[in-house]
Amino acid sequence: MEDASPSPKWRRRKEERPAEIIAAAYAVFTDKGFAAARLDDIAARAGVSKGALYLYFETKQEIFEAVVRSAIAPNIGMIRAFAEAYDGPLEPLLRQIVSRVQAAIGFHFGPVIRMVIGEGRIFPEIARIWNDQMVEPGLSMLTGIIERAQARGEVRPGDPRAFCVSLISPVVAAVIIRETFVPVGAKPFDIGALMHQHLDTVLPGMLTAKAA
Amino acid sequence: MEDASPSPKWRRRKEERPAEIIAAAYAVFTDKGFAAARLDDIAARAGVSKGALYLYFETKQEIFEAVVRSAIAPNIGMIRAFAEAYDGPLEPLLRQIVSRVQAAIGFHFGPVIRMVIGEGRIFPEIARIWNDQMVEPGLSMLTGIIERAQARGEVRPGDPRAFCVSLISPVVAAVIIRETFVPVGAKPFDIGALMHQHLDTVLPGMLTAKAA
Amino acid sequence: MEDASPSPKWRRRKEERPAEIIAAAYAVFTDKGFAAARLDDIAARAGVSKGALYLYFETKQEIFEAVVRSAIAPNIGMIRAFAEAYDGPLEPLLRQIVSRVQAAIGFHFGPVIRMVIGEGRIFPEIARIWNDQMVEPGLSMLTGIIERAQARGEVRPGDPRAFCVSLISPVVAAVIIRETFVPVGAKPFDIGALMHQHLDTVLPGMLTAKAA
Amino acid sequence: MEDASPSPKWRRRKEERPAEIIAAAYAVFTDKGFAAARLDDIAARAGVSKGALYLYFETKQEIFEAVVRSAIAPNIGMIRAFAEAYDGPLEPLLRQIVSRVQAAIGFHFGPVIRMVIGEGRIFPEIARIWNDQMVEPGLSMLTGIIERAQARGEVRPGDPRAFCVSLISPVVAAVIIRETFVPVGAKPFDIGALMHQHLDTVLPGMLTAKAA
DNA sequence: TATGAATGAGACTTCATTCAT
DNA sequence: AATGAATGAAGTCTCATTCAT
Repeated sequence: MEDASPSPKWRRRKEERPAEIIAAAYAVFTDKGFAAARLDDIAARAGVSKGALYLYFETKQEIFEAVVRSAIAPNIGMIRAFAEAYDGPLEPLLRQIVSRVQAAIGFHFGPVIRMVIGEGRIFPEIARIWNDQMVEPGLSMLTGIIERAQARGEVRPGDPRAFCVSLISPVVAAVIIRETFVPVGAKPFDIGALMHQHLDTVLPGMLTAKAA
Repeated sequence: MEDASPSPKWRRRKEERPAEIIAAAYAVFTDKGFAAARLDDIAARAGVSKGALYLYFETKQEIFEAVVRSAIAPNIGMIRAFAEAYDGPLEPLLRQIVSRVQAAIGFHFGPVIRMVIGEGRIFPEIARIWNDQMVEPGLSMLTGIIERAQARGEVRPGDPRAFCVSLISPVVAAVIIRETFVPVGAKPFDIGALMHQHLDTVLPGMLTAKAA
Repeated sequence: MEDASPSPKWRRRKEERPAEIIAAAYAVFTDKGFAAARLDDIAARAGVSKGALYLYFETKQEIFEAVVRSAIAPNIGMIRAFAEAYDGPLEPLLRQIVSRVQAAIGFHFGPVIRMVIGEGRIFPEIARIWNDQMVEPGLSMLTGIIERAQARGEVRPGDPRAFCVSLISPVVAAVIIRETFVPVGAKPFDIGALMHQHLDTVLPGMLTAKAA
Repeated sequence: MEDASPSPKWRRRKEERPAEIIAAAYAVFTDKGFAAARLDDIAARAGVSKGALYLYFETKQEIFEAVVRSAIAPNIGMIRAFAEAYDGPLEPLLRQIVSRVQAAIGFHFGPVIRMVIGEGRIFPEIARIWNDQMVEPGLSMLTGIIERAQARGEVRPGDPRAFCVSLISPVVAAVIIRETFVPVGAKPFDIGALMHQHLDTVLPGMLTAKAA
């Protein structure tokens, strides 16, 4: 009977492993930060041996970078889509962008941003990737939309990049508060309501009469 | 007779040591982050032996906390001053507050904020201190000002805390960009100009006609 | 019908595998030494999987021993042939023996000798095999020839084993220099010319007038 | 009473440590070879903690190199002395040189030579050091002596470097046999007697009538 | 027979902390 | 008060060997 269900010690899962490892590493890295994260923990959480990590990644740092990249990939498409945005009325477009950013930040994103900020100094590669793939494209996309709107006379004169920051920065601030200070007692924000009021406050100062 | 001059020209005061160590630790911690910072480096930079650090601090973490606290102290007073702010015209007051925040962030502050965000998860004590002494008091102070202005009819209805975020968050975003992404190639912001335009954009949406 | 031709042009014979593995292992072991040689490399070079090595050998050490043995086999016969040497004139016989030793050292032998010297301490089995199958038989054979010549009055009195060393050792020294020091800049020897002059130098002191 | 002889956990021995570590490392490396030697063993044998090794050496390899160098240092002087040798009768000089080489090989030297041969391929630096500091200077010195003797007509014509090898190589061969094959059952040589007979055999073929 | 994914023990190296001096 | 040599625990990474496929 002992051979009825042999229950092998391990199973070959070449295809799934990397994603499983990244998921485990995401949990450990966001919880502990790069240095304090132990490969033992990542391996255990991924259900593999420590050695197995090295079948798929060369170093701890490479795992870390894979985690950061994994948070980027699903959002690149979103940015592209907006970059080629329709040229309909501006306000609803801006509101939609902001609400998407806010949604993205919801699950996976926030902790990764905290990591990028925290470890970006020691791992400039991480900061560079994030900048090149998220910050820069995002800002360019939004800047482009605003510039075109200015050309059409729907947005007041002014530095378009600064307008971007005026629009988006509350999301950044709210995420930082949520990720860093709420766990130690800060009163949480309702980011949705916050952004709603923010747009009501800021859009009148940005848009011309014509836009309305 | 090599000891002819019994008193060396300039003898280090033990009272000054902690400050010297904190200054050295500030440099190393902001450069490397907590984990990658080595006490050897801190000691060398402070011009003392490694053992001497333990005459003034119990652990590495305690030095780290001292560094973070040292960035708080000089700003607490500023917050207090504004908290008891005069009840003159609102706009200049807000502009002044924003410009002070922005100035504070200039030198010492930015790197420490990055550290707090980066290490706050592993060292909740750090996050708690920063929240209790900076974030919370700052927000309360500003919220108070806005609430009183609303009571006087100078600020439109709306969540005062959300108005705070609308006002202040670009400084936060700009600092993060400066500290994290500019070193890897992001185009720097002129934070002064950014905030100037931001206030021009946001204040019309916040203030009532009466305020003007 | 991609399988139209049922028998591949050339199918590897399992009988050939061990030899292929040994050849690959020879290359890797002589290049890296026992410890630094990786089974991955040996397998790759042999064109088989890592697991396949274990179908033919039990352990890494066993592969290593097979390599060392493989350098012995082809030379045992030569030793035997000389051991039963004709009893013609001594000098040409000695010259021939020396030139054979020198030839043997040419290709396969030198690197293996270096390995035996280098790893013999950790793997006494290796040293023992080499001693029992090469050194001892070789010395015995040569000693026997010299003893018989002494009995005939063709070689001066003296320890026959010492005479062997006097005759053969330059080959050893030259191989060590070639294998160890020439790669880092030592001037190479022409071993043939060296041995020629050596025999001219040493034989007069060994042989009696009668031998000539 | 417990404080009567406190018997401290450790003692400061900055000066002596490196030599102690090298001595311990010599024993372990010559016993096990580079790869199989464990820093744990070296530290234990040196009576220090593993971490202490790193106060004096940067890496395992550096310790290894220090061991090799430590075998060189005391012999460089000897080589120099002979290089500036008196120009008295040749034979006693050569006999003295050979006997010195043989003596040097006695204690410390033999095992190190085996290591250099064994590990020289992976650590070319080791081979280079040994070649540049021992082999090359030694050969040059001896070659010089022989060339001058040839100029005086005391040594027959012939490649002086080949004469060196004829003279010295039995020492090399004997050491290899002693270090590698005697431990597994080879009959040991009396190196002194061997060299005595060797010189009697080889010198007649080297020296001219005039030299005698 | 053959593969190569997976294991797991073990080694080097680092560094906060201690303690003899 | 001050030093810096010494400790020792811990973590990353390697690789011979095993075993599911």
